[in-house]
Formats: sequence, structure tokens, C-alpha cells
Amino acid sequence: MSHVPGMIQSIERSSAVLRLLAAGPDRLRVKEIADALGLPKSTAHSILRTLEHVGFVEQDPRTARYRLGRGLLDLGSAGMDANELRGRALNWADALAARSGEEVRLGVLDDNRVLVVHHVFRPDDSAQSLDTGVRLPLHATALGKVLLAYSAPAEESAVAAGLDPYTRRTLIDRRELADALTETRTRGWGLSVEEWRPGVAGIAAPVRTSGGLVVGAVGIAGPVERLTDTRRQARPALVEHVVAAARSISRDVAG
Amino acid sequence: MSHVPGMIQSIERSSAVLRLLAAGPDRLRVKEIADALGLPKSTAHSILRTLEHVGFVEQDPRTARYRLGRGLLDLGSAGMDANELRGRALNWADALAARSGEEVRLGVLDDNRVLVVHHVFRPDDSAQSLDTGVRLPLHATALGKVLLAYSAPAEESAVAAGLDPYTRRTLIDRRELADALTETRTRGWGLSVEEWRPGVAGIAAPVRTSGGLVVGAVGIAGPVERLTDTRRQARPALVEHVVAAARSISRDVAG
DNA sequence: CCGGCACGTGCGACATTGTCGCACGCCTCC
DNA sequence: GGAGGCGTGCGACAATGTCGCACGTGCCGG
Repeated sequence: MSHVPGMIQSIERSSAVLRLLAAGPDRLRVKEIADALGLPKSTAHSILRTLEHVGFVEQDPRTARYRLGRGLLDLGSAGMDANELRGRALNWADALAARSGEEVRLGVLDDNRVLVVHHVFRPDDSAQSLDTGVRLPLHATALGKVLLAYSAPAEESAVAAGLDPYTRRTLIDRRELADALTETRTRGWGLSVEEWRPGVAGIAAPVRTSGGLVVGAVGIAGPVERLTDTRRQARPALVEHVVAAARSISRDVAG
Repeated sequence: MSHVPGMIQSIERSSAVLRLLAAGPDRLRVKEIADALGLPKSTAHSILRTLEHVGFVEQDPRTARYRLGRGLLDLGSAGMDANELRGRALNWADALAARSGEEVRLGVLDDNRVLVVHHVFRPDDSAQSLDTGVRLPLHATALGKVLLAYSAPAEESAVAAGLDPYTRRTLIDRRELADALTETRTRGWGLSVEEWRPGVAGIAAPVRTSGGLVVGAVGIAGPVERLTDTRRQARPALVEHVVAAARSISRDVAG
């Protein structure tokens, strides 16, 4: 790759190595990397050795091939700032509120809680309190269930912290919660019916980066009778609105 | 941090910078980073400039503070190797073949193609060819649609490379494909009916890491009349088997 | 079973490269 | 309106990364 003055060459090369390893599912040999980047073997090896030392790549002991390391996994999630997410979701959240007729919340995972980073009031009602900055329980809200469904560590942490009952419908058994999260994962959206506050239901869907990583959740909340039918099932039209909004925000986030 | 002989200093320092940015949710100033790592301002700035150039960090135009960039988000995906995925999927793939009565394939994204990393024959029939290692088209197979649905870059790349028609049902229009992928994303599984080979249909579902990242797809393939009903809709029982198998593999991968 | 090849790895010398000191301009807070 | 702090850019030095070469090993073919 071309050398750009003022840029640190070894860092540019490291980036190229990481991208190369990320491009294909296969592990790569030193020679393959060196050839692909037009570098001498020694140089490529020196870079790989350092990247391995800092945990960005790992080497298979058997085949001696290199692949990306676990150290990168932790970095990705922090890449999306809450404020940034909020900025990109503003318009879509408003549109969702207008289409669904319910209040909209955008949440991110934050220390065993859902941190509400954005809140849009229900269009027809002005007597509501602004929830931005509030922290909601993970296991009892639709937003929280979505966030838990795509983060195994968060699920463990939440279970370990204890599943507090807020209503008689709150899921307090770890198996019931696990099943609910599996269902959430499978269908792609989350539901909570009177598990947090009596008479209130929520529908939420995940916001993803271009790589598929879940960085937040967006959802609506409102009276049970408006969000669900007589069998306590989510109304399909509302689900579609929520999922579509989440998809739009995801597309925006992906750039 | 201490200098280790044989390691490239600037890469070690870059790693420290990235970790520092990942540690806190706040954006950091050049001076804060420099002080935390014991570096001169100029040096820290030079590293930051390069990291920004390669997309690993971004600078807020207003506050001039730095945060992690989008380039890192997509790197986590390749942490899962194809062979590793194959190893974890072996038993589940066999079970899926037994339950569905159809042949099973496990595929990963590889350079505008689906790379088949595992293949289980249909239980009742021995006259089949082993597909492991074969590459299938992305836009015309159920496996490929699932992989495309969760990778925007791959979709762009596939469209750019041209949507070759294999049968008269192959999706060759980019809008039709986009709609199909949206549908795939929404319902959580993919379908292909005579889009690749006449008389053959496929049903596939995504395999995810604990973070929700899609690293592969598993699916069944077989005669149209066995996989779909008279309206060319996938048979729910088979879909359930495929989705369940994908979920099991995902759980295995996550652990 | 043995020879040859190709690969990963390590070392050392060179000079290219990153580092660091310094100074400029801008913004913010006294 | 002044002063301090910050981000940024430049340039010289030498410390640093780079590259050529060679060793040992594992694999494949004869």
C-alpha cells in the first residue's frame, strides 16, 4: 500500500494485516500475508509477532497460521458511542412515534441496566416525563430483552445479579428468561407484557452495525390493550413498524 | 508501557491507545492519552493521526476529542475460523439431516461466494457428491441469502460483481434481491426455490457468535415438492428444524 | 526411507522511520 | 483583554523498524 507522509508506516501496515485477516474466514500463513501486502517475510512476521503480543491476532499452534484475536472483540462494542447512536436515531425515532402512535425509547447496555439514551413522547399526549438518562431493568423490558438476547456475557451478569420481580408477570426464573431470549433472537424482536409495570407493554428490536453487532435497541411502549391483542400477542403492524425503524437506524449507523 | 525487545514499539503504543479509548465511554483528548501513556503530545498525536487515517479512531470535529472508529467494528467477525465452526457444527448437522431427511450444508462467506465447509448427505440416498470446499453463488442460494442479509459490504460487493442468472427464477434485480434480504433478516431464515438449480429448494438460517455476529449459515436442500407446499412456501416444520439447528450451533460456538 | 523444497523463525546491519522538542494559532476561562 | 492550555505541524536527530540472509523443521515426492 502507498506510503502517506506523516503517517506511521508500521501502523498502516498493521491495519492492512488486520483487514486481511478479517476479510476471509480462513487463517493465513505468514507468506500469504507478506505476498498480499508486498512485504518481506521478516517484516510481516515482525508485525504479526507484535500483534499477537498485544492480543489482536492469535496463532494456531498446530498449523502456525494466524487469525484475529479476542482482544479485538472488546474494542468493537465500544466503538459506537451512545451520543452518536442517539444522533443517528433521532429522525427515525420521531417517525416511529408518529407511525405507531406510542412513545419511543432508544436504549443501550450499561452495567446490568438499559440506559435510555433517547425518548420520544407519545404524539397525542403531553403529560409524560422525559426518560432520557433513566436506567431500566434488563430482564423485564422489551428493550432489555433484546440487548440481553445478543450478549451472552450480559445475560450471565444479569442472572448473577438476581432477577428482581416487579410484577407477577416478571420473568424471575433463569430458564424462562433464557427461553424468552432464544425466542427474541429467533424472531428478531422482543416483547414485554406487564413484566415491568402493570398495564404497560413494550415491543423492541435490535440496532446493528454493518457487521451485525448489536449496539442498541429501539422500541415502543404503551397500554397493553393497544400493543397486544386479546391473546397477549404483539400486534403485527406495530412489530413491523418497530423492526423497520430499527433497520433504518442500523442502516444509518452502518454509514 | 514497557518496551519489549523484538516488538514494534509503535504498534504496542497503538494498542495501548485503542484500549484506553475502549476503556471509558468518554472521548479522550490528545493530552489525556499522552499523559496516561507517558508519551509526548506529538507522539500521541502522530499515532492518533495514523489510527484515524486507517479508520480505527475518529475525531469529533467540534470537541477535537478522539473515540474509537467504525473500522474496528467489523474486525471481530473473523475471530471464528471456518474449521472451528465446522468442528462445532458436526453433530448438529448430522441431527438436522436425520430430522429433516434432507442433505445439510454449512457455509461461510468467502470472496463473493458461499464456501461450503461441511456437507452431510441425505440419509436415504447414497448417490451424492461431497460438496465440502465447493463455492456456491450468494444471491441464488438460501445459504448465500442468509450470509448476505447480515453483511452489507458483501451485498454491495455481490451486486457490483453482477447477479448472474442460473434459472429463470434467479433474482437478478438488485431491488428484488434487497427486498428478499430484508425479508430474510426480518423472519430470521432464508429461502431459495429453484433460483440456483431447477427442481431444487433450500432453507437456511444464520449461525451467530455470542455477540450476535453472523459467522456462517446452515441449511438443507432438496426437491421443491418436499421443502415447499403448493404455494411455494417453505414448510414450517422444516424451517423450525433448520432454525433450531442453527440456534444449537450458535450456542455451541458462543460457549 | 531419504532427499529436496518451502515455510516459520531469528539475527544483525543499515538507513529509513518514528520520535520528540519546539513553536504557532486557536479557544476558553479568568 | 490577557494568559494559560490545547491541538497541530515542522524539522533534526538517532533510535527504531526494515530487510536480507540463514537456520531448523515439517511436508511432500521420489
